[in-house]
Order: sequence, then C-alpha cells, then structure tokens
Amino acid sequence: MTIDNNAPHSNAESLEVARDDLRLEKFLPYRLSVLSNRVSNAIAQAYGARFDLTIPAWRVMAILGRFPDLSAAELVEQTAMDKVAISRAVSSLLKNDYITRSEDPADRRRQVLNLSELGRDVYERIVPLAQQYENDLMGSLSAEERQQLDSIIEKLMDRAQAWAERGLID
Amino acid sequence: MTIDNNAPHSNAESLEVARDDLRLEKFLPYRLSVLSNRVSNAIAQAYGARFDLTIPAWRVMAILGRFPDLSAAELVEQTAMDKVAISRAVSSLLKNDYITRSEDPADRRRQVLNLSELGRDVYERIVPLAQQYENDLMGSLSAEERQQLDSIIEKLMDRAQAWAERGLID
DNA sequence: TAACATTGGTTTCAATTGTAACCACTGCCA
DNA sequence: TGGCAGTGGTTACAATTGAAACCAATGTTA
Repeated sequence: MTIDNNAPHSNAESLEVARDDLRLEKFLPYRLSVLSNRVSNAIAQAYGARFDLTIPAWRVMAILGRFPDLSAAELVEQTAMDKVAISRAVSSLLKNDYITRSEDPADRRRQVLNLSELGRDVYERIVPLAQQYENDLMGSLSAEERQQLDSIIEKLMDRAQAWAERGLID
Repeated sequence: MTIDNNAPHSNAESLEVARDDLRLEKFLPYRLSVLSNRVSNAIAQAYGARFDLTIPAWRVMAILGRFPDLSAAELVEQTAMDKVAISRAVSSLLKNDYITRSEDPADRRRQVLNLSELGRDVYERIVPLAQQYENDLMGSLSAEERQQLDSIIEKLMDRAQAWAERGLID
C-alpha cells in the first residue's frame, strides 16, 4: 500500500518519461502548504475548542493584544487578511464580548477596536499555549537553524510578495 | 496608518504588560501560513485559469503523473488530502477527461486512476510552469540556504506529524 | 454461509470563504 | 454648498470545504 517515493515510475517505459516529472514531495509550494496546514490545524484545535475561536478571530485578538486602538482597515494591513474576513472575525468577537468597538469621533466611519477585559484574559491564557506549540516546533531545530529559517522565510516572503505586486511571472 | 512593528505598545503601562505578548509577525505558524497562501494562490492562478484546474485537482494530476495506477485511497495517503477532496477532484478531472478510471477486477470497490492522453499533455505543460515558479522562489536563496531549508522543513514536518499522531501537547 | 466489522468511495448538509455590490461618511474641488 | 471620487465597513450570494451519514463490496468469524 505504501508507495516508494524514490522509485520514479512503476511501469516499463519510465526511463525516458521520468525526466521532467514533478516530484511533488520535493516541490516547495506543496511542502509549505502541507506543513502550514498541519501546524495551524493542530494549534487551532487546541484553543478553538476551549475558547470558541476561529483562526481569523484569534489572529485579530493577537494583533489587538499587541497594538490597541486599531481599526478594521489597520487590522487588514497588519494581518494580510481579507477585509471581509476581518469584518466577520470582529463581529464574532463582539458577540463573545472579547473585544470592544467605539466610534472614532474624528471620523465616524472608523471604528476603534480593543480587547475587552474578558478578551485580555483569554488572550493571556492563549498566548502561553500558542508559545508552547511554537517552542515545541522550534525545539526540533538548533539555534543556528532557527536563525536560518527566519532569514529564509523573510526572503521567500519578499519574493512571493513581489509576484502579487507586479503580477505573476510572464 | 502604517504601524511600527517594533514599538511594543502605544499606551503608557506598556513596559510591564508587554512581557508575554505574542509577536504575531514572528510567530512561526502564522508566517508559514501567510507564506504558503501567497505562494499557492499565485501559482494556482497561473494554471487554474488556463486549464480549469483547482489546487486539489492539480495535485491529483501531479501525483498520477508520477505514480500511475493509484486508487483514491492511495492518493489520500500520498497527498495528505481529505478523501472527500480527492473524490471531488477525481470527479472534476473525469469531467474534463484529464484522467481515466477503471475497475480493479480483483476488488470491485477499488478504482484505478490514471492520466488520460489529454491529461498527460496538460500535465506536461503545467510541470515546467510550476517549476518556473519554484525556481523563481528558490532563486532568492543561496544553494546553501536551499539545502538548509530542505532539512529544516523535514524536521518541522516530523514534529507536526507527531502532534497529529499522538494527540496534541497536553 | 449468515452475521458483522472493515474498506473504498460518494452524497448530503452545514459551515466557511471569496467576490462583488452596497451603504454611510469624508474630503476635495468647482 | 453641491456634486463626486475615495474610504471604512457590511451584506448578499455563490463557490469551496468539512463532518458525518451513507452505499456497495470485501473479509472475518462462528
């Protein structure tokens, strides 16, 4: 049942055909996606069940915990999330009383968001939990590798960002 | 409008409060997710438009291109995708005539999947395209960094895998 | 060989997400 | 000040996804 990932092909003519095959298991975008999903899902399960939070909602809380008095638009900027996703996360957080919303008197379209008391409590309980997962992940790397990973991600992010900005590769 | 990511807090008491804040911009699971989404979406846009393929459908083709004669269950195993997602990808690929399906006479529940002629054509046109993106990404790294990334991903993947298997961190 | 558990795969239904249209307010310029 | 473009945010609707129920074939045990 298990497949030998090193065997190029199981049929006879493989030798010629295999040349430009795509080795999905080595294909960076694919590996990133699998890794990211595994990690996010595991963590989301840990806090989602306990505090009734979706991933976007938790992200909003995480940002507000660090940067009070943001508007939805500023959250969009910070998180790279879609504005609709933010809007929904905000309204579910309001329903849970995890955040507060107040009008900006200077601009009545703008709504200033903050963690509520309750929200900050929850935030402070989730943070160590999230950090525990991250530490566990990072624990599988040496200090040197952690540092390498950091700079590599930065570079990849810039490149991918560039695709989005000046359109894709021809 | 832009936020200074290095400023811990904008309010007065920040010095004490900031200690155990979560710095989302440095939080590995978050960064992985942003990076992965940016990359996958960019690539999907490139082939999706031209060949009417979703990401899961393309993944199925990529695996079948390398490993003929797989069943849906074996695809699940290879891709770590959900079996429902596979089922839907398969049926959309059948609709496009990109793959063929035949009964396994030895086990009449099992259906053997393969790229069709047309499917292989498409596959062979997408592969270089996908590789071009990957090369572009990898081009932002040195040979050494590429090698480092490879081994780091492997380690992280193992760790995240372990979460899934023996349940989460207590 | 009758019952029941297991496996391969699909369907159904609800929840989540993305796109586009939209409303309310502000800022600008005639 | 009146019109109009731009911004902040929400709503509506369609497409995608996920969980669970389901059907059909097989394997297993008595």
